[in-house]
Amino acid sequence: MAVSIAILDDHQIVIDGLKLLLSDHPQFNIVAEYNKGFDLLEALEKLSVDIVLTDIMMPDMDGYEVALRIKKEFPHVKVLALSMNGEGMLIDKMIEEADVAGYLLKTTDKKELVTALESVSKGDTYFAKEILEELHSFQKIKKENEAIHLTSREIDIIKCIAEDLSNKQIADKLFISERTVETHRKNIFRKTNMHSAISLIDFAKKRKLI
Amino acid sequence: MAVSIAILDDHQIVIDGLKLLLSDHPQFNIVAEYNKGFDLLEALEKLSVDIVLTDIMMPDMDGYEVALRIKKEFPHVKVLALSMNGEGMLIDKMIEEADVAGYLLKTTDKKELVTALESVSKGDTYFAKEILEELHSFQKIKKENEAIHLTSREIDIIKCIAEDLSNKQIADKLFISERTVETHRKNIFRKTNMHSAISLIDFAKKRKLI
DNA sequence: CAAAATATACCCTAATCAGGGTATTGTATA
DNA sequence: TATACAATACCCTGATTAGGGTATATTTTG
Repeated sequence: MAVSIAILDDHQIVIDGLKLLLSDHPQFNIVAEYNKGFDLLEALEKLSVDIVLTDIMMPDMDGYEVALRIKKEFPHVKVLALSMNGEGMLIDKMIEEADVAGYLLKTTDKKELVTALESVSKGDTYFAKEILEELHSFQKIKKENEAIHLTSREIDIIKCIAEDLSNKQIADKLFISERTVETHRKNIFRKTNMHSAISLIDFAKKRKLI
Repeated sequence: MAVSIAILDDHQIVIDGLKLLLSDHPQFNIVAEYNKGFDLLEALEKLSVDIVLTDIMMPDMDGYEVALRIKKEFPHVKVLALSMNGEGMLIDKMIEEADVAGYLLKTTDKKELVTALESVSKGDTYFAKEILEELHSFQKIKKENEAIHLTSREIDIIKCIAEDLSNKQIADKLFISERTVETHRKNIFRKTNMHSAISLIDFAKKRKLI
């Protein structure tokens, strides 16, 4: 009883690499390969697939969207994500929202790939060490963000500051008084412990608020 | 007379993909594969290699440094770069300084890879369309930068502004008067046609001045 | 419903800075 | 050796803003 695998990656080279890595593992049967998320989703209608091995960063439809739609439309299909870089927010979304069964980096080797596929096919999960570390540090930042607790209005103001609008321009844009903008600014600086627009923008970018 | 190829990429999957792509092309003989630039350079001492097929973005020693050292130490070895993204400045440096014989994106296919290898082995060059486009737009920016002609002192000042230093702090850091900093700021704003520190930093980042 | 949080608004002050000058010294370079 | 450019420095003004208050209406939440 071989495990049926479909591969999705916009880079054909990576697909070929995966095929070569798995070529001497007859228990894993690569039944299909796609370069576009849309093609994979269409094919899943007809194809019997146990595991989708998918890239994350792709043009048109990214791995997150693909994983979400697989979860919704083909809930029995398990997703093993395979990403170049471990970008925290994406990992978090993939795991918390799209419920992927595993996550590997492309720096992986045959041993880890096989281990991950075995885990996932058994119904377990497999997450690479680096992924868990990145997830951990992202969730730490997320918690810190929640602790600082900027209101959505304050984030609006931060976005305007990042767009280099003056208090007056922000007031006009949001239909509020310049005094109100000043108050929001004050509260933002107090909460974030920043002391200038430039450091605030740095802070917001690092914390992925904007 | 087969062409001897060495592959360098920190992602084993990519190496395997390349091997699979070239497996039915006996005129290309993959004689070695490495995950670290250092290992490749060491091996080139003893190995007879016609073409090095190398990734660019790698930890420890990047493809640019590898290409430079190949040019210097093994000038008869041709380099074909293979990169995930076409980052302008890197492409420019790889072509202008490290004299690579070709440049492909990892989105390439078998046909293009073979074409590129054939060109390079004949002593010609091969650059992917996207690479040439990226190079072109980078060189356009580079020319624009040269036209704006910020002096190195002005770029120092821009870096300080990006670090969110006040005029007084910049003056102290660079051992000049606050008046001088003001003058530099003025000249920078005039030359770049910007009107605030935030827009200036945006500008400088886009233009890769900082 | 009462308490807490949020968004709104106003006042004041000192610091900073954009933008306008002018000028001197040293260093390329034509 | 002129000429241009770069780096330095000073002066002034008006606009903006960080940072310190206080206050009120509305919305969320316990």
